Amino acid sequence: MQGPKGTYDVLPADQPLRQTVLAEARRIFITAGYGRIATPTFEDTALFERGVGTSSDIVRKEMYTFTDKGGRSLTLKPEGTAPVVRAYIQHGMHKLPQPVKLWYLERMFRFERPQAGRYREHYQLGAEAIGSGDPALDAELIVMMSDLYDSLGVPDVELRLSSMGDRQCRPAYIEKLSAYLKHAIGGLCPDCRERARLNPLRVFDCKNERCIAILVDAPRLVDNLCEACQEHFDAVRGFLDLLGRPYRVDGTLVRGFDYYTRTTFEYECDRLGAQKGIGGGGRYDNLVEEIGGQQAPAAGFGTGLERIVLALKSAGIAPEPPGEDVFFIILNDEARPAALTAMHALRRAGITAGIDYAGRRAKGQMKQANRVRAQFAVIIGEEEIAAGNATVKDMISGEQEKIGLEALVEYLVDRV
RNA sequence: GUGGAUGUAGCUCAGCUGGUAGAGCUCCGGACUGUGGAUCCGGCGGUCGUGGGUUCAAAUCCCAUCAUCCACCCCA
Repeated sequence: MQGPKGTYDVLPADQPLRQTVLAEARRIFITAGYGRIATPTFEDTALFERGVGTSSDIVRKEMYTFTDKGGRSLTLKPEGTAPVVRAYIQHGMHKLPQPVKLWYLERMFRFERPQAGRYREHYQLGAEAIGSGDPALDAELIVMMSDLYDSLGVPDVELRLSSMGDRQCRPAYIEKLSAYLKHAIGGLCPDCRERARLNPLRVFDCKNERCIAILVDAPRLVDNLCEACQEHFDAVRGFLDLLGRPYRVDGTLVRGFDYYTRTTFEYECDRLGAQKGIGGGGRYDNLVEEIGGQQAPAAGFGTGLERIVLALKSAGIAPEPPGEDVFFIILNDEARPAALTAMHALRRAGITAGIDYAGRRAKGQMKQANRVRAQFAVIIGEEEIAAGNATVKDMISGEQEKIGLEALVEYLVDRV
């Protein structure tokens, strides 16, 4: 037996790195005033069809959709934003002081072929700020991400920034791009011809050199923004400059969801194999309305836990797992009651303590104490029982001294 | 969904042109009758992914299948 394709187990040895990432993320979300939200693992399929958009690949071919016994069509969530927006609407959060700032750590599900840094079930850390169109909010989200990567030491991270325009300027631009593509269609790869028809912006994702060459001269959305979008974009850039966060304006940046408007951004890291994206997001000023709420501008981001972990591993970052404070070594059966009593008393006092359950000899028990990286080994044998004490060995210096059994817990609590 | 690579002990892998399996690490033990991290020695541990086929004989050759990894589409 093995786990389903594209899933993985998080083993104890994997925890120190993961916990480091989660603790940093939590700290950054909290200091920025974001409150945690948890949404269901599955939602009505219609939520994603309306939110993410039926033209997106995620909705077209990557959703885990099933029918429950009540005949409802449900879907394991493939992304985090639509569920958060649904919760915002459902709980009347538009009546709270705006913007409402939320963060989450959730499992996401997408039916894709697994690959380096890509799973069918993965974890995303994300934040959404709903109810404000202020460009400084876009900058806040972008800065939170860079703070996270910086504080963790994620190597070689680069920020790409663009704007998707809005209902005002995007349609006109798409027409302009389509005209250009129609003109150049003969030189494009089959994939791009398909893209030109379905979702012209996607041609900028193509890795084919001939396509890239043709697209060098294609019109870019960032160069065709309406006045309001241009102003917003300039303001976001101004804030990033003010805060000293480097970025590269990249008119070829296209994100996978249909709901983005104005600002979009993506952090890339070279250490992840072919999947360079480590996190991304943007503004989605129409989504709340599209899902059925009152119009409310909003922005957010998501970042992949597995990809952060992969990048950190590539940089050799490996936090030490916590060791035990005390390990008991008993040399005969008579010593067990005293050792067990002391061990449980220590645990109640908050000290990490362990004992052998594998019937090892004295030497094996010492090895075990060493393996769990115990600070102290407490040895109890015939001599100690007779004298009513225990031998406490400092595992680093190797020094040992006898301590009366009744004073043992206090002695260790003081020293650990 | 498409393409490529790989599947031998818990882990990392060796096993040439077919003769029914080996190393290192880990684990347990011994050298050191009650004391760890070094060294040496020993032991535990495998239906060689699975199912067929060829052959006197298959981990090795052939076919199928499953799984893993990498890449594409797309995405965190």
